[in-house]
Amino acid sequence: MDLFLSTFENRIDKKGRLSVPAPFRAVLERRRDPLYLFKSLTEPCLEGCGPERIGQIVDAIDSMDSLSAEVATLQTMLSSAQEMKLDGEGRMMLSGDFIDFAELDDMALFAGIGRSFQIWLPARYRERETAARSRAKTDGLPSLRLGGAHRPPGDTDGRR
Amino acid sequence: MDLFLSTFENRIDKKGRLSVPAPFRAVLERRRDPLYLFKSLTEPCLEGCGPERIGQIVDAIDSMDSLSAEVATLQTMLSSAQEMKLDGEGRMMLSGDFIDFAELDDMALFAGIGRSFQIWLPARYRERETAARSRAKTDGLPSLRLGGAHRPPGDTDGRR
DNA sequence: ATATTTCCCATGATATCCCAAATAATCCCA
DNA sequence: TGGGATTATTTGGGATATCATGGGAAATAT
Repeated sequence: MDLFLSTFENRIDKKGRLSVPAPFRAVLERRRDPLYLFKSLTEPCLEGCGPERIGQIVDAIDSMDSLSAEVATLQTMLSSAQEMKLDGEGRMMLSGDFIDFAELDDMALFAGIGRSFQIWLPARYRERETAARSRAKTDGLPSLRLGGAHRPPGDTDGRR
Repeated sequence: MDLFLSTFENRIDKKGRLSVPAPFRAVLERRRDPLYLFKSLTEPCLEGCGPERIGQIVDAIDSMDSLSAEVATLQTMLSSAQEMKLDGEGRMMLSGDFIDFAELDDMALFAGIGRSFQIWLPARYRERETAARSRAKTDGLPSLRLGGAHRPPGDTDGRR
C-alpha cells in the first residue's frame, strides 16, 4: 500500500511552476495514474489525488438523491477538479483560480494524508498543525478502534 | 510475536544519519516491513512503527466524519509520517523537522515499547523515566490487566 | 504579433551508495 | 571461568545519483 505521507515545501517559480514532491510522483507513477487537483470543500487548500478518488465521488453522487444539497456540494468538488499535466521535471502549473483559492504566494506546502494530499500556504498549515497538536494534548487522542489489541501510537495511556 | 524492546543509544552523525538498532531492524526485516517514523502527538519524541499502524490510521480517517476535529488530528499524524529508507548499514536520515521536533542533537535514544518504539533526546528520556518511576512509588501502580489466561507469575494477591 | 505554455538542458543542494575503520558483543578453548 | 580471537554492529567519509529549481528556446494560443 503506497500512500501520500509526510510534508514537503516547494517553491512556486515566477513562471507559476511547482514541483510535485518526488515521493508523491512515485506513488502516482507506480499506479500509472494522472494527478487531479481540486479545491477543498472545507478548508482553504487544494486537494490532490488519483482518479480512483474522483471515481468514488462520482459514485457517491450517483447513489444519492440528485436533488439534495449534498449532491450540489459534491458536484462543486468535481467542477473545480483539474487533471494536472506535469513537465519532464515533474512540475505542474497552477491556475490563477487555484492560487487564489489557497492564497498561495511563492511557496506551497504539500501535506500527505494517506490516499490523498493537500496543498497549503505554509504558514497557514503550520498554524493548523499546532492547533491540532494542542488539541490532542488537552482533549486526548482520537479513540481509533484499531483492530484487536492495537492502540493508537503515542497513546501511552491517558489516565493519570 | 517479535516486539520492540529495550533501549539503545546511537549517534547522529554530521550528515544526519542514525543507525536503527540491529534488534529493531531484525523485527522489521523478519516481517519484511518498511519502517515509518512520525512526530508524537503528545510528547517531544518520534514514534517508529511498521505499516500496519499507518494503515489503521488511514482506514480510520476514511470511516470518520471528515469534518471532525479527530480527523484533523489523525491527518496531522500522517502528514508528519515518513517511510524511512535505510542505507546498506541500516541507517536512516532524519529530516531537520524530525530533529527539531524531538530536540535531538548528536545522540538519539531508542526506547522499545512493544509494537512500536520511540526516539528521544537521551537526557530527556531519562528524566521521564525517573519521573515515571517515582510516580509509581507515590501513586501506586496502574492496574495491569494482562489479557486472557496469562497472569504475571506470582500475581496471586488481591491488590486492587 | 504578443503573451503564455511546453520542452530542454544546466546547476547546486542534498540524499544515496559503497567501502573502510572503529567499537562492541560473542564465541571458543584453555 | 578467564581472556583472546572472531564476528556483528556502529560510525565515518568520499563518490555518485537524485531532485528542486532556474532560464532559454521552441511551440502554441490569443
